[in-house]
Amino acid sequence: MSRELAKTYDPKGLEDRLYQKWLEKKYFHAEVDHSRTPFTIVIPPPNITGQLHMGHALDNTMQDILIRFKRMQGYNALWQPGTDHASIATEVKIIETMKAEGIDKHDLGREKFLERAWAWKKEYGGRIVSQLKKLGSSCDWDRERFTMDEGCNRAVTEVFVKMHKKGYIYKGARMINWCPVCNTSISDAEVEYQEQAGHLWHIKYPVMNEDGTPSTTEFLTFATTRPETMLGDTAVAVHPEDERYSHLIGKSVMLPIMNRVIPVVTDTYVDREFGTGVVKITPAHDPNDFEVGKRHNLPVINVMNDDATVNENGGKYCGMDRYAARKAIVEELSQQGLLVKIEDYSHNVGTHDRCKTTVEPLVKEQWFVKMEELIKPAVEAVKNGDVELVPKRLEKIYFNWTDNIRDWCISRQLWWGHRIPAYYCDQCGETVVAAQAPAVCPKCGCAHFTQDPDTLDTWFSSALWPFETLGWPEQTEDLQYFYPTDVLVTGYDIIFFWVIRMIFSGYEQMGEKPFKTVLFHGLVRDSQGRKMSKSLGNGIDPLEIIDKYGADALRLTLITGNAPGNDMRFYYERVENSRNFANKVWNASRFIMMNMEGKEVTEPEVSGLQPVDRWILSKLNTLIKDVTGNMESFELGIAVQKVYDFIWDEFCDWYIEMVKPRLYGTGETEIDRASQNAALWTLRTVLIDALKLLHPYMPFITEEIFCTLQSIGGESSGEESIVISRWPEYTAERSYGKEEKDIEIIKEAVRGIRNVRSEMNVAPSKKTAVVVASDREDILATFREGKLFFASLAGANQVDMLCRKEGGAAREGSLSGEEKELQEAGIAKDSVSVVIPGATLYIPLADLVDIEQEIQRLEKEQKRLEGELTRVNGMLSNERFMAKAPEEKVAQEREKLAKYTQMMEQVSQRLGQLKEGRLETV
RNA sequence: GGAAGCAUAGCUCAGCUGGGAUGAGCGCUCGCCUGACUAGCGGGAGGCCAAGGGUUCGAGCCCCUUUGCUUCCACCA
Repeated sequence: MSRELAKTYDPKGLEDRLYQKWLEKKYFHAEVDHSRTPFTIVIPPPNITGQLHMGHALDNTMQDILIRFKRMQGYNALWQPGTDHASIATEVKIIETMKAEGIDKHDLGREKFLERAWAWKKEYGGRIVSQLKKLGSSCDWDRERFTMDEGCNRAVTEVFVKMHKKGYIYKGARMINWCPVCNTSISDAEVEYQEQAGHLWHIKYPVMNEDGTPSTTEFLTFATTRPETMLGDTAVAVHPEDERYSHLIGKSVMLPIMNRVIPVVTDTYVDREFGTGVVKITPAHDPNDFEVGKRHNLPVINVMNDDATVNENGGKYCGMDRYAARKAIVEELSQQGLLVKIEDYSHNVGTHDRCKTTVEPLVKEQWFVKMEELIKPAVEAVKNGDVELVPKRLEKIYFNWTDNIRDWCISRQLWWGHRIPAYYCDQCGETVVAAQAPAVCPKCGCAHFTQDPDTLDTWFSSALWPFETLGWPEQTEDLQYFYPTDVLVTGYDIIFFWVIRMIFSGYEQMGEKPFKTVLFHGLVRDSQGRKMSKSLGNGIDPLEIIDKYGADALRLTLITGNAPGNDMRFYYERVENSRNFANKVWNASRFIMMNMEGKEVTEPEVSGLQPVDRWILSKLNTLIKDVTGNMESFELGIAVQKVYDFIWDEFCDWYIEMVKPRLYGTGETEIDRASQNAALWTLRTVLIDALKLLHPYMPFITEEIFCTLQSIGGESSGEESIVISRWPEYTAERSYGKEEKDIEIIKEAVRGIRNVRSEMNVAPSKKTAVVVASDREDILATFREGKLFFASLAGANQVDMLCRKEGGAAREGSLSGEEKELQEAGIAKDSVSVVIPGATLYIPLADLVDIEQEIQRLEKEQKRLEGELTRVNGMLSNERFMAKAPEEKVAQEREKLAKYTQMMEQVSQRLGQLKEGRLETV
């Protein structure tokens, strides 16, 4: 079946059609196969509430590039997909929609609420998946998982029970971060500190007299940013060596409003330099105060309800919101004359990263993961390179967190999530942690239990993702074969939430790292460098971009012009450029196929290839080597940039143009036909390999062209899809150094000619021609000497080619129509012939360059060469350099020296001639 | 208070372990509808690589200092 490409590139329809085909053919499906090496990536599971945003697009593009690359290289490539239940994010969303209907979560009840949640999951969980497909993600969808599916539930329970048994999970009353809006505890990682303008209230408490009455003259003054917490004060602290207060040690002060007598304690935690050197201690509402309280056995008085209103411990302020209470308390203190002053003060306030509410530090009973032991292998792994972070500098951030690790609060007062497998005896209160509710209480024999109402932090299950998705806790074949995974691709913003937790979980549960490399990317920002956010309304919807420009264009845009781990800005202009590139590829392919139509293209002997053919093949060969190398070291942007340059610049702008005359030839003679065949074969060969190199980045367009190409021009490679085609390999035989150099000289010459022509503003006339010498060496010498700079190339971009014999007589049968025309037009007699096998330039002798200009140019060149020679000579005559530089390098430099010396001679000679007024014409 | 990153063409950014800045895209400018492509072709202008020191035969790249911007971490009331 021979198909034709549409006249213009239009990604619409095409992309969906091809993706459908890939799914049907099961190209993305991976099975255990011990004859092949696995390559595994697990997807960072997107939230079921999520809509595809630019961050996802970037993240998944990178993964897809890697997995497609490895698949083509012959690895058994598995990209394991799935979604995350995202407990708090989802629960908040559902509550919002319920609110719109006037329904309250607690009125509905847990069971009904969960029903709604599952319905939500069913409705929206698939949305993000279909969006990932739009992007071209080659995930093995047959293996799609969900963090709350049966297998993951089992994994979570298993881990919880196991770690509890080991003492790594415990329940305890500790200082936690409480979100009064979401009504749940949150972990340290979820607290975001924000600089906020506030006040520093200077307050004084009366010192107690010996007789038990508060003094009216002696006070202890201190400053606080949160006066309302005074309701829970249980001490006042000073530094033990602070002489200003040494006489008060052991005494007490009267807590106003509450009329409670509290002690003055000493603690080195107090900074003598700050404020008055006195701190009020509220163990229940400040992490530091909590620690101080523990050291001094102070009572912990919680004065706050879960919704951040004052509770019954707050006396008359009971029921008041924390901020209202603050105002009222300041007012009352002021009336009592205990308010010294109010200062403006800017300080960091902890907020909940999801709802931005100011978190309330509270002492509560929660479940925790003890981190001290667990974190050790995770630290060691990164230190010894077992797990590699790319870019490396992120290790610092990693270690900063691990070095200061604190126990992980994992219980959440939410309903949507994995319920904690802890059961409390209704009778004696005994706690049993087990996969299932026990039949009878081991302590009192009671048969009635109540399960802990709390659920687990959503990251608890995500931490198990790399192995739970492969079947753990079962010892499946998949697990043994695909684990540990190879690369994890993610943003640096979730290094604490996820990456670290996966690493220690992998070592703890599997005894093995979860992945070998973590490839980080940055944030996608808007064109002004701002974070894309809903509130700013500056988000760019990737789906809109895909709709307008195609997924290929979006992918290319996201992957180029950016170094690993750096943030990037998103510009529409860059997407347009990517789309234009796609169009370029499309049209070049169309051109090639047009010329191949109806012809049997056969592989020529190497000798049948012309120098330009060998040149582009050699260039391609180098490209294959470079691109493969870059991709293997995760330099994705650099790799594709090289492919881009090769296709657009070398292949389209040079090779195709150089080869056109051969294609347009009549094909009357054997020589012409052979030449044409060689050109066509080269065109097709280079195109196919270039498409393959491009495929991981632009899967759709490359597949479409690849498949069409298979049906045209005779022999096909037998590969049915580029998705599963073989990645091109570098072969030493296809490296043609000589041709590369020769063609570069010709290119340089042509550029020079165009340059001159443009500067002289020569009227375009594509029929003008000049030929300068008679054989290959001669013409190359001519180019090297720069003689061609004395003429300009008429015609536009084409570098036309003819073959001529020495003395200007055309080789039999090789005169093209154009050349005949030239002769007839009498142009040839004003020209000199050049033969470059495969290339002839037409240069009108009439267009001579200004000699002064040429002298200037040469002088500049001379100066440049002088500089070069100094540099190279400096290196080669340097003992230290010669001692430690690799041989290859030295050889390279020697070569340069020879080249520059030769060039220098020529330039000097030429310059001398010009200055003497010789050689104005060729 | 710690730590990291950035500072290269008008704009946004690449430049891998130190060895010629023919850097990329966009923009600007001049000329072209050349038988694939105006989503195109050809030419051009535009950079003392933030400042100052140092190491080196040689520094955009390594070291130190300074300035400006960004980000992360941290319990200073």
